Amino acid sequence: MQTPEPTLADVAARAGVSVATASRALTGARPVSDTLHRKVRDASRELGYRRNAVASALRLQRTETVGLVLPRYTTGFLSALIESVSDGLERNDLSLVLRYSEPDALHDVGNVESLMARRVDGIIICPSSLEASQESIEAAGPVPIVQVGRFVITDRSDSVGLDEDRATAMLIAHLVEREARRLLVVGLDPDAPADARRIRALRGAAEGAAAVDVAPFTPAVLDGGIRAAERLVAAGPGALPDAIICANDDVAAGVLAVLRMRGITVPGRVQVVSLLDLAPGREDLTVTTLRHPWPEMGREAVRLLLDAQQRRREPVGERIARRVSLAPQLVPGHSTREHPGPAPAPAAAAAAPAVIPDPKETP
Amino acid sequence: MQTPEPTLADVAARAGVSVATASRALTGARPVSDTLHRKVRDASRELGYRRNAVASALRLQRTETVGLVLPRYTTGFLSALIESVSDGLERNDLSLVLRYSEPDALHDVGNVESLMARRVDGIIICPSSLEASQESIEAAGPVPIVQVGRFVITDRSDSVGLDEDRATAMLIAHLVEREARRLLVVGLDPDAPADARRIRALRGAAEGAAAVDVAPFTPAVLDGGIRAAERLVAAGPGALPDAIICANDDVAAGVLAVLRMRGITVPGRVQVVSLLDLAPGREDLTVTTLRHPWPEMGREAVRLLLDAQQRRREPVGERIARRVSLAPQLVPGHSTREHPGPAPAPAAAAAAPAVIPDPKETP
DNA sequence: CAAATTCTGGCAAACGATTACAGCACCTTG
DNA sequence: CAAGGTGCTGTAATCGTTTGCCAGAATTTG
Repeated sequence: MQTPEPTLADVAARAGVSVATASRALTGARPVSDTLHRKVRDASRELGYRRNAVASALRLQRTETVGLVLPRYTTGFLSALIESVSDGLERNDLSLVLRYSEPDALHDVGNVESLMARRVDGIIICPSSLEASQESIEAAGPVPIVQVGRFVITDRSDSVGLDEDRATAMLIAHLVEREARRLLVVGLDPDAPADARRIRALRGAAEGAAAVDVAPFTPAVLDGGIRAAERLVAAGPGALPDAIICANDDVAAGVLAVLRMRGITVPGRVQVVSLLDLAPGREDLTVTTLRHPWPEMGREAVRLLLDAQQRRREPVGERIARRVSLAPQLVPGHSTREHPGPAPAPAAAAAAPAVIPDPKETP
Repeated sequence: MQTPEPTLADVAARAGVSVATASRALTGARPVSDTLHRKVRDASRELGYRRNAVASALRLQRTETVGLVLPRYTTGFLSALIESVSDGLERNDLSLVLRYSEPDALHDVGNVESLMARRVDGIIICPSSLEASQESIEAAGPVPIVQVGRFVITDRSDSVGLDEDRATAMLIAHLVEREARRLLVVGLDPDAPADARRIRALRGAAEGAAAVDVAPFTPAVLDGGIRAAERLVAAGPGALPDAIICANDDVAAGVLAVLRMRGITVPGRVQVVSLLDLAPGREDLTVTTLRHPWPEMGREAVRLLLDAQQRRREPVGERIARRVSLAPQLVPGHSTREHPGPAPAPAAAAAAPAVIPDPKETP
């Protein structure tokens, strides 16, 4: 059955009409008499005709396709974003073409260029870095592009990002409610602008209620967490903070493993939290973490993109970039105390009481 | 700068040649004199010309595009597959268009149909179910399609899957080496064919060395693990097995949470393993798990697909479906004992000895 | 009944790149 | 110098759809 794919001309011939009529009958671009309409539909079905999206795109100058560019090094925590973007696009009969960038600004630009060559109708990009952001947006030229994620510049294109202030505030509140006064940050690099900003935000949120120290920088991976924790433990019991704030779940896992090995109880002696949930889909309750609202971010990105396409006809000059900030969700795990208030007696820690103490209001 | 995208005709005009020559100079389809070659390249650069992939695809009857169809309900553990497929395709200058299927056979077929309308050059599909598998392969007609994942039928198309026998054997060996004799399976449904097969495989691997019981079925999610574990604990200490085999990491997380709450030590009293790693990228060392080789599976899928494209010219009749089976990797976590052999004295469990006992050879 | 209007369907020209074919210039060789 | 190559370049057809324009039919209106 190596039959060549049937074309509109075949359908028209079978229905005894011209290709023009066949096209109009199938697309409904113009009213067609009822009998012909039926004849064409039947012929189309009988031949198993599928409209050639390529030819259509060429003629219409519209591919019904949106490009999504993501940084590759992410260990999969962006898949929720992919799914929600894909979902939003599908609802609007748009296809998704996906591209990963190596962590390197040029590659980001190259991906945008290549999508442009495919004549996508729009682009959603999670830039690998700030420089990448700038250049890739320019590469998109006239087609709408929206940025989503961490490195976004707000004056060139619409963007969706995290509400970092709310994020840090939530985390600090959670810890302060649980009597943590000495906090230690692990896995953030004070010399990196984005990390520095986050550290400032943490200090700001802790103002007066807790002290925020920063551990000597170790990379934000499992092993970095292990190294930082071992250095900490080696410094003696006095050096232990009340809580450790880790850059992400991997770092937290490393820290937890070391503490466990050294017999330091969590969350009894030290509490541990993570700033970034690496595997949003997974519910393992291990570490208290900030879950980024990836599904919502994807939805918003698609919404902004479609909206931007709507207004392409409008006067160009007055277009103003829109920025959407979303708050993360704090997912409590076993690495912070179950209820606000002072630490329960060590023995009772395993089987926590069912009585819930009044939470301290600390806005 | 709302300039319309330059076309090949513009480039030709600027270089003072015909479009034919311009095309040949840029694609290198046929030799072009050196001076013209340079002139065309320069003109192309000056105008910022980007070849229109749509027009090219129409003419060449080849879109340089591959479709990837995935089941949506997966909580992100397929992202490693996406990345490796994307990587493999990029090396061959192919684009990836991604589609998610709702867990519903028709949707799978619809996605393949829609990819066909886009005239993709090939399809990689992770079918949602066995029925989906059958129909969607037929929908692909003459374009090469390869299946990857769990539900594959082997006689219609090339496929990449897990080596289930090796998988279960590795897991059982790991447990038996660690003195587990009474094993309990949680989260598998004996009435579902695929699960039943897996249970049989476990029993077969345990033959003589351990007994495999199956807990009353609870869904393979966090809450299912919690419910199963509570029922187990309620049955009294005598009912506890030596090891619990969970359907996936979420189930294991639920089981661990309950055991921890009830003061049952892991891995001291009970060991816990998972059959399916839900978040391959993440390294949290919590539960001993089988990690599916998603990156390798993606690579293999791409390889099979490209290879199938190569041989499309060959006689059709003799094409024979190929099946690639890959073994998973056993990732040890804190939920099974660190070293093979009998359980260490409870006090020594925290700081395990650096001496490694001879592993028991149990092939 | 004629004229004006509406409706339907077909012809043919796009969309932008590739390529079979033909043509022209130049070089080699008898 | 002529015949036959060889090597570039240009003309035009082609891929499959959509759609502006036109012609004829059908319907309404004066």
